Amino acid sequence: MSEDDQTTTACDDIHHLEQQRRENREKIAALGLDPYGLRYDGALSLAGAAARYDEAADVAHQAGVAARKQAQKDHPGAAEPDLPVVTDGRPRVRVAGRVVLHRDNGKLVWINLRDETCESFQIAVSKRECDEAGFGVAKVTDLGDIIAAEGPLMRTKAGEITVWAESVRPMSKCLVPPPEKRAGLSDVETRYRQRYVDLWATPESMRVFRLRSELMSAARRHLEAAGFMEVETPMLQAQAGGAAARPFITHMNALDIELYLRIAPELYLKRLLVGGMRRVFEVNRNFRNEGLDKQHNPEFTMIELYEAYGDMESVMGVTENLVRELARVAATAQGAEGLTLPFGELEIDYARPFERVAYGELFERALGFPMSDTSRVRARAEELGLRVRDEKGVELDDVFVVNEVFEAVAEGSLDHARPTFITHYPSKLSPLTRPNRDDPAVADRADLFIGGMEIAPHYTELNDPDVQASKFREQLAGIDDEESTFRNFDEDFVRALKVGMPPAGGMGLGVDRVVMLLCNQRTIRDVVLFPLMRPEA
RNA sequence: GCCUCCCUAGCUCAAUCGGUAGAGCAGCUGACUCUUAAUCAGCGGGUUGAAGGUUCGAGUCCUUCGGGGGGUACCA
Repeated sequence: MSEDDQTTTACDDIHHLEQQRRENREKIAALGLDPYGLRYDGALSLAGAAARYDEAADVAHQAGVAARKQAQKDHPGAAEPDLPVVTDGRPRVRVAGRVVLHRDNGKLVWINLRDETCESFQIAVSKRECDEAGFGVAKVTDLGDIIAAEGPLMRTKAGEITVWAESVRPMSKCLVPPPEKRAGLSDVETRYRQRYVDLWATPESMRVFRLRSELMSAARRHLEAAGFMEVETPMLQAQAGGAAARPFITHMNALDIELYLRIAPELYLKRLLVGGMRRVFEVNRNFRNEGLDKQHNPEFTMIELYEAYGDMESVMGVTENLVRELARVAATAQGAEGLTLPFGELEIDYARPFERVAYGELFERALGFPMSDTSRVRARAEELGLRVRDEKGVELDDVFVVNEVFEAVAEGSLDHARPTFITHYPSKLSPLTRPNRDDPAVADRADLFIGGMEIAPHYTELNDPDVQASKFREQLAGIDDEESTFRNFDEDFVRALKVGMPPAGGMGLGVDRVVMLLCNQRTIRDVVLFPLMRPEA
């Protein structure tokens, strides 16, 4: 088969709408311009351009034009020097963006551009005032093309701030027909798979990701101001520790070893405390080989932090301040009054001090009997159809049954509009957590819940190497299911603790979920730019 | 993993009991120098996610497969 044949065959497969756009691309080239554009210096954001509009200059210019027209009418055939001079003090700007509307009136073409700052910004391209090539470009521009324009800022009769183009330049051709101009892109699969289309075609989507970016930089600023240092620790780990989750496995060729994508940065961050870093945080991507739903993406972002010489309580304060600061940033960005932000049906109040309630207290309040009343707990669990025995049919320990009931009933009974720390978890539920000094049955752990979602667990960290070693051992001994395959005894971590880790508080904030809350998005996929999807067939 | 719903033109959606697949937007041709989802006149556009099956006849009913949504499970 010759090359020509291949080209022909390929073209036959091209959809007629794409073919049409390819022809329009040729028409741009025929004007002597590169459809894929050149560097374009000095282009303002569309919002920035609109802000430059000068009412007085525009009015003065219009008056000048009117006076000149009047003079031409009054003195037909008057020589040029005798006519009033029109002074044009209107600011001239350069703009660029994606074409979202195109109205061709013959010798005057109206085009609306969009960029990340502005949904729609109008330019007018007139055959009389625009350069010839620019007018030609405007005539063959398709929806979705990226173009740039330069000209004075004026306001139309209908009152819309507009660039009256003196030149138009092609920046890039869009060969793919864009979504419907009004209804937009509603197919969620396409929105996630082709985020590049979603971002320009769905202003709400752009808004969310711009806000997410602002929140991340605000979080860094806030933590740095609070004396925390940002660090980066390994994502490829020989042992996946710091959480109980199934890891992703990969292989390193050079060393011929199995490596795991990290499930948590915890054990490395604690090593840094041993080394002498006092307050550290990592904005960390974690990978957990588990199911996906509205609150879980297999890779997700956490802000994990540790404070030497602190404890669970001190870190709860750090978290509360951080979350409140992020709420403030989100409120400002969204023009909200105060610190109450909507999340679905809820109005979540971030201003008031976060609620605190003990696990047992919440249990009793929600169920009407104490969790120590194990017969009633078991009865209720059976009633609710909850898991009371393991896969082999062996009855679960009381505390796990209590927790089943707790998660089914008590967590849901929280006031979701009020950020709440649940404290005093039973030790047995958090086997790796340090038991409370005054009451060893209680773990030094506090979980922040907002909007019905678990947002951030807090711990007073274990720093006794012998206790840590025995907890590793317990974890390995007790279980022989699939999960335990990935649990391991981290010898080096115990060695680090033997060197001596100061007492510390630690916390891991689920960033994606916080962004969901603050951007009022109900699914994690709407706050992750490229959520994991099954590969296209 | 299990349950359930969805997949129709480039996009957003219709199609009654199983009876000739339609509309708006976008596109094409023409008109138009202050439009606003511009307007006006005309035109084209489909392997109904895929493959089987039932039927005289399938977008519609059945089976399998693919992709997606929701729920559920796993998830310190």
